[in-house]
Amino acid sequence: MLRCNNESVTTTGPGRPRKQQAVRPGATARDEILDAAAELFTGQGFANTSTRAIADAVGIRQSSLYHHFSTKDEILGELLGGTVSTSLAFARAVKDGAGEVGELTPAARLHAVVLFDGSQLCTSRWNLGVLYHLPEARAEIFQPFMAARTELRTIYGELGQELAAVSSADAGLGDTAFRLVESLINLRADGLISKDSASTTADTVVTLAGLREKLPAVRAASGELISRYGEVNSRGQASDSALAAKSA
Amino acid sequence: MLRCNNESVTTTGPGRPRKQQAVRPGATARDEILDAAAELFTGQGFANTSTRAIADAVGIRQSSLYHHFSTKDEILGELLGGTVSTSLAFARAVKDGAGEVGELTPAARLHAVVLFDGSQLCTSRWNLGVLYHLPEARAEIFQPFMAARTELRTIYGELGQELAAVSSADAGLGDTAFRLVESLINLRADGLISKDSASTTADTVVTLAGLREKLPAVRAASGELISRYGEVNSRGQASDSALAAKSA
DNA sequence: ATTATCTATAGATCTATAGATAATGC
DNA sequence: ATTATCTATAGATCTATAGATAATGC
Repeated sequence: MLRCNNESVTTTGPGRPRKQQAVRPGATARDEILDAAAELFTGQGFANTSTRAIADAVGIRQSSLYHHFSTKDEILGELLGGTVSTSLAFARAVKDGAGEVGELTPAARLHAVVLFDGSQLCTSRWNLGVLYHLPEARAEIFQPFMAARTELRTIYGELGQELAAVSSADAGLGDTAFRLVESLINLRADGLISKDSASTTADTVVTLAGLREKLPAVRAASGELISRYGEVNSRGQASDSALAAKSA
Repeated sequence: MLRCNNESVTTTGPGRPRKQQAVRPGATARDEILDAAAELFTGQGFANTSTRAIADAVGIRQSSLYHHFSTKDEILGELLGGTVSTSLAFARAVKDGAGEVGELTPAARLHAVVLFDGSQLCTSRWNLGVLYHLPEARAEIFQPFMAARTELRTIYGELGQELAAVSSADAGLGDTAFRLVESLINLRADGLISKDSASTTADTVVTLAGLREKLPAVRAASGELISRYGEVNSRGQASDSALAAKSA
């Protein structure tokens, strides 16, 4: 396993030192800014968060932000991009993966995607899913991000149809699953997430397909898929969620 | 049926006349402002909508808004208040109503509430449900509104437990139903609402309870409840939705 | 020389208030 | 007199830029 250098770097590096010392997690100033922005954007919205507030939360001056990002929009874009990519990569892998688990494969696939995606939404450091709902996210500039989200929705739909073909579910199952997963964002915003919200959501989808009594087997096959496709990713962000999902 | 005077009043009334003539629906200037604000707040968010933009959409000067509302927050409060109240009133009526339909009553009750509430969200002139997701709605001032929404969620939970007691559903059915209904807001924001989104959502909930084969009877009993409790309301706003729901 | 910070500020908002004006109706 | 609009503006932001300053590393 690749291991990136994470031990708190107190060697100051080039550039003028900060007056105030930072308390934010993050290897680089850029990461600190993204973390602060994530907290503030998800908590108060984009338009209500001034660049000054972000800078204060990081411990730098407002104008210093512009050394790392050229506009406030760019910060939001960075955060938006990070959210879907992991789940989309997993969903693609599951969809394209060879199906060898047998009769329950379609159920296990949808279960796995719901569980993985749902766990991401429930356990990420900040409730980044709410960024989808920000009116600013609809802007033209964020089109690539929205397209990724649409692709994820499409995969849900396809997996749902696969499953409907071999169960009592109707063809809209995948869309319903997508809706249920997204509603985890609202639950979390309302402080109503419990440890197993993601896994009960995945189970609900299986119930909808009329496969409730086969749930143990489906869960097992789903866990198999998650450990197969859910480990590797671009920034190591998902691995934790994947592990959490497996232990649940 | 009480009939309020709605024919377009061109008799100018007291007060200085507007320079620009309004094209906004609404009996009074106040209603025009609320309609414009609803469009703009749901489309671009609260913080991104200036009082000037609202005034422009109405055809008055920015400062003239303050003759009708003392702050911008007050406009949002008015809109928020209007959204839940109708569905909450219906849900209360259904919950407290005498159960005479027989064995399927619990299923019909939950079905009716989902269908009524969902139809409201799908067919209202503007997608007012997105106001829930605005970060500004979490402010202290809007506590009464959020409490109403919490009460509605609680009734969903209770109806779900009623139903779970006489079906194969688990105790969380009501919460799942609430989540599915709220996801209609997102569907609508993404332009994915179809004519029967609300009714298929209600059917999905019945399926989750394992009563899929009894769906026709449940639908009939649900329609009965809607025509009994869904007609009368404070401002006539729901009647249309109730009718739409019945015809579906 | 390069990098990352700083101070200072221009220019563009945006909300809410003060007070004038033009209608109606008693 | 009352009502609903208007003009004008104060005071508070907020984003992004210009240019100075203090560290590192070649």
